[in-house]
Amino acid sequence: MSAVTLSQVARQAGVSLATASRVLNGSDRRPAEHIAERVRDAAETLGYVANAQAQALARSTTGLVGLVVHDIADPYFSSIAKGVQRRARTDRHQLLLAATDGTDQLDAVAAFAAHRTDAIIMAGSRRREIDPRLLAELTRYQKNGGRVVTIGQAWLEGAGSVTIDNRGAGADLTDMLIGAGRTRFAFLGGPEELASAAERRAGFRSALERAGLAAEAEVVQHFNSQGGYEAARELVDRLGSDTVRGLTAVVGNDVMALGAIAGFRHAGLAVPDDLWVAGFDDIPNLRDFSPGLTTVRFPLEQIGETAADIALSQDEARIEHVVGEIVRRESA
Amino acid sequence: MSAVTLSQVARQAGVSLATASRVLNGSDRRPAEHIAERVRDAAETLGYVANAQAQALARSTTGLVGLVVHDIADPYFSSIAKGVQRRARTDRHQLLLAATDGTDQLDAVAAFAAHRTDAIIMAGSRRREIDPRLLAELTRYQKNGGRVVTIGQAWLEGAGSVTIDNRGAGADLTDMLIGAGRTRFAFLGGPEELASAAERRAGFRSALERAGLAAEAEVVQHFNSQGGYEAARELVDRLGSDTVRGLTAVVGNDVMALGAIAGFRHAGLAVPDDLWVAGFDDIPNLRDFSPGLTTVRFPLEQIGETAADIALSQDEARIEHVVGEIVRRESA
DNA sequence: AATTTGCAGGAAAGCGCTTTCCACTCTAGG
DNA sequence: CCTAGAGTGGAAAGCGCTTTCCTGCAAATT
Repeated sequence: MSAVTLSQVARQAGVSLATASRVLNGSDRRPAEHIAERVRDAAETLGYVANAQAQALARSTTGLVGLVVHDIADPYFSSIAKGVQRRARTDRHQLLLAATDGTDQLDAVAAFAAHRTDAIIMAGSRRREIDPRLLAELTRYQKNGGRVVTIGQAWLEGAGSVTIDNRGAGADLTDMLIGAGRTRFAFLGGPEELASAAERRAGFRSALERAGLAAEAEVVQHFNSQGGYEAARELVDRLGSDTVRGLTAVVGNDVMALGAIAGFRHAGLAVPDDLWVAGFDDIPNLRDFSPGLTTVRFPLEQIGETAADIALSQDEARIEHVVGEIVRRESA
Repeated sequence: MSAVTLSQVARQAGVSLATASRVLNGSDRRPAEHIAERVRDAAETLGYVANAQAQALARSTTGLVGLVVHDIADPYFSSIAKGVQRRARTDRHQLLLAATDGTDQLDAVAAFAAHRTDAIIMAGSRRREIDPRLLAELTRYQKNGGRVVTIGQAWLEGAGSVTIDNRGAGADLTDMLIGAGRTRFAFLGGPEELASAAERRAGFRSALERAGLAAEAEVVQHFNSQGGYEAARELVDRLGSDTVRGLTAVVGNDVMALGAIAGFRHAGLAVPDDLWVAGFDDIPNLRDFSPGLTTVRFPLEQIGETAADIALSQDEARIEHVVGEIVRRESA
């Protein structure tokens, strides 16, 4: 990675390093136009590309923002990533992406800290119990002047956040379904140690309780499509096909819900003819599904944009709250 | 972004900068264990995090790999990104991601070049006519020692590549369908200036020609779900519902195909009862769809991994060829 | 015992920039 | 006509590391 350096450009243009820097890489001091032109010409003919690493070192700011997700192939996260990327670009920032599979968030954060990203956005579903080492790492990062933004809940002191009303979403969705006359419910969800999963379920439960109802089953599975599929099969196994008929399955997220619908289908149960299914998030690929999935929409791309906006803003770390919006379709 | 520096650690440990560096940040020279321990202790208590920018400058290698995609929210690209990320991590490399919306690939490459990424992987669907400035930028990048890997076709001299047999996929899929007795075909595809779209279509045409058949229609739309939807509607508008019945629609990619199925459904046509649809790629979210989409599978994550592998390898730039595999499901 | 060898840690020279001073010229003001 | 002030370009000091030498010492060799 050797390349043309600024001093080569300066020499070619017959000016000092300082002048060349001022002309090429922005400064409040603008050298005289006839000089500037010489420098630009030299840069052009030599093919100069500023070394961002060196600039970062000298300026002590990198123009990098780090995004930590669970799984970039999950539409939930890739939608958020799209929003983050878009916002970052308008600030001429580059996106450093880490997909952690949920385990090695610590490594990812450490790497970002090492790269001195200007901000870190944590979109990976937070665990109920946060790894104290992760907390320590992030806190140190903040102490050194880095900005942290968490998506989901505001679980880090001093960090910005886009909080997502998971509990409310769970409750509202369930209320709506109860209002539509449903009385028999099951919940298919992700592992309890994921905060978002737990909260959605808590909302579900509270709505049921308020209506004097109780869930006929709650099953826990992986937070992905395969998990949804398994969850549906498990439900049928446990309750029997006949009992499952007429049930309203509230499923932890859309990705799982789609898997669950497939699972029910393979068990010979059709949605919405035999039972109903509703999800959360309104991921973009829902648009092609039939039956249309009833869900609680969260504007994922926009959430990403907002997170990036908070991350890149110079002001104090903001916290923005996002409330879901029920989207009623055919599935429930 | 001020933080503990190596010289602070060195001072605290009572050793020289050189020694501290050797202990902490890897070197072929291992200082004595009792010294190393002192250094590690000092680093630990001070909370030292190496500055990757400074290391990059000194080592002239950044541990960064850049990935350029069209749209990170498209499952095709996010699957590839997942593979790239996985492979990059095993080499302790970080992923710099740029989503270009197809237009500003040049900006992305320039930014990566500025950040001195060790490699650039171009996964953005290549245009038929490559912007000469993009070519120049990439060539310069290569000249400076950067490795470029293109996904799709090997369109850059000296670059590595994971080439995808789009033409073969188009032909094989069509051959298979002809072999299954289909005679009436339509092609719904992306814009002709996208190389992959053009090649798939070319394969489709040649297979038809070989069988003495001709497409009843070819429609061009955006290379996304919405485009697929529109394409289906357009086809029905142009040919009329009755003519569309019994057609086999080969669709440029899975994302479009799913959109097309939705489009047909909204036009009152069911797949596979009224007509058939087949796609390309075997994107992961296909697993939840019903009817199962017949498609040509390309192992997207693995393609990403291979691309990263070529990118990070020290040897000469390899070119790996990937041939699709037909996956027959209910839709065609 | 005298020499070589081998290896340790340290000094210092970069890596490619930005930015603070500094010396200088030119204009405006008295 | 002299001086303060404004503005210009340049020298040089970092930014935080890595790595090449260099020096010094102990062990190995004759």
